[in-house]
Order: sequence, then structure tokens, then C-alpha cells
Amino acid sequence: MMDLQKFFDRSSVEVARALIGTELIFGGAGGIIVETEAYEPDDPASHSFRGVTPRTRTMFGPPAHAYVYRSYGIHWCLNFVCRPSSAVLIRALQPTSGLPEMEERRGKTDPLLLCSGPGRLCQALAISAEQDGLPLSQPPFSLTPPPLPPIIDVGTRIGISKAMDRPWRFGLHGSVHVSRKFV
DNA sequence: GAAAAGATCTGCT
DNA sequence: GCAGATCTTTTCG
Repeated sequence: MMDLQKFFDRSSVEVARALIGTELIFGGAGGIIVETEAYEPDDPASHSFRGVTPRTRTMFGPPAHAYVYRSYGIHWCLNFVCRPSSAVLIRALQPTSGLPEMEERRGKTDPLLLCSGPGRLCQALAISAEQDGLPLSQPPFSLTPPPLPPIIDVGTRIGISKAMDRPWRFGLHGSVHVSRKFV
């Protein structure tokens, strides 16, 4: 297990880049993180931009914790908290563990889409509001850094309506598991 | 108290 | 490629 306290005590942009290639396991299922997005304190697209609310209180808490929120009333999205009021959205994984469980939770679908997208990822790993605020340093979470520094793609974030020009989306170069291709 | 927007996914055309 | 599903949170009156 790596030094999570030090790892997450940086800007979300740095953490988002550093997370690419890291293996995330949650309760026996998971895979390699291939796509992330950074949300900064002074970022109009971030939930934390308009101050603390009941939903976003976790984002203002200590680093190295999970922030889970409901999206579009249907999906769950998993974030890692960095320095207070900033976080990294985990958008896609390359599955490596617990494939049968994830396939069962996701139902019949294209294998490539098992964890390709924040909503799909949470459904595959069975993550919901109960995991909001949990520390990443202990089970059921497990993070393992890559043996070698990966090649990283950079692009603009997806699905937002503000600050759309900031290049804060990161991906593993050449991965077929990203939710949308990098150009 | 009411209304609108939202860090999305799926299915159909 | 586009619209619908679906509901929580936040903002406005």
C-alpha cells in the first residue's frame, strides 16, 4: 500500500494525472484506472464551487477519502478527495479482478463497457451513498501504483457546461476502456 | 413551496 | 445521432 496521505495532498490536477495506471480494487472487484477528471477549488464546474452544502461536505473534508454523489437521479459517481474542496472523478477502469461479480451487477452488456464511464463503474463495483466519506487507506478499498510510469493522454472534461476549456481530463494512452476517445 | 439543472446511460432511428 | 428516463440538490420567490 502506498502513502495515500502524501499521494492525495496535492492539487487535484496532479492527483488525477498520477492516478492513471493505478489499480483500484473495491471489495474484491476492480481494475486499472484508465480515465480521470480533476475538479479544482476555483472551478465553476466543481460541486464545491458554491461553498459547502450537505451533499458536498465530504469534498471539504480530509484528503484520501471517497466522495460519492448521485448523478442525474440515476447513477452514482466515485471521486477521490484531494486537498480540501478539490477532488478527482474516476471515470473508467480496465477490469482485472472480480469480473464475474461485475458482469452480474451490470447485466448483459458489451464487455468493453463494463467499467467505461462513472455511472457504469459504480454499478460494477457496487458503490453507492454508503461509501461516501470512507477512507481510501483501508478495506474495502485498495490502491496499487503501476510498476512503470504510463503514457498519458490529456483532454477536456466531459458532460459539464462550465469551464469546458480546461484540459483536466486524463487517460491511459491507447486504452480501449476509456469512456470516450482522446484526440 | 416550486422549478430547473445536473461531473450519465441506454435504446431506438 | 438524439431523446427519454428519473430524482436529488440547490436556488428562487
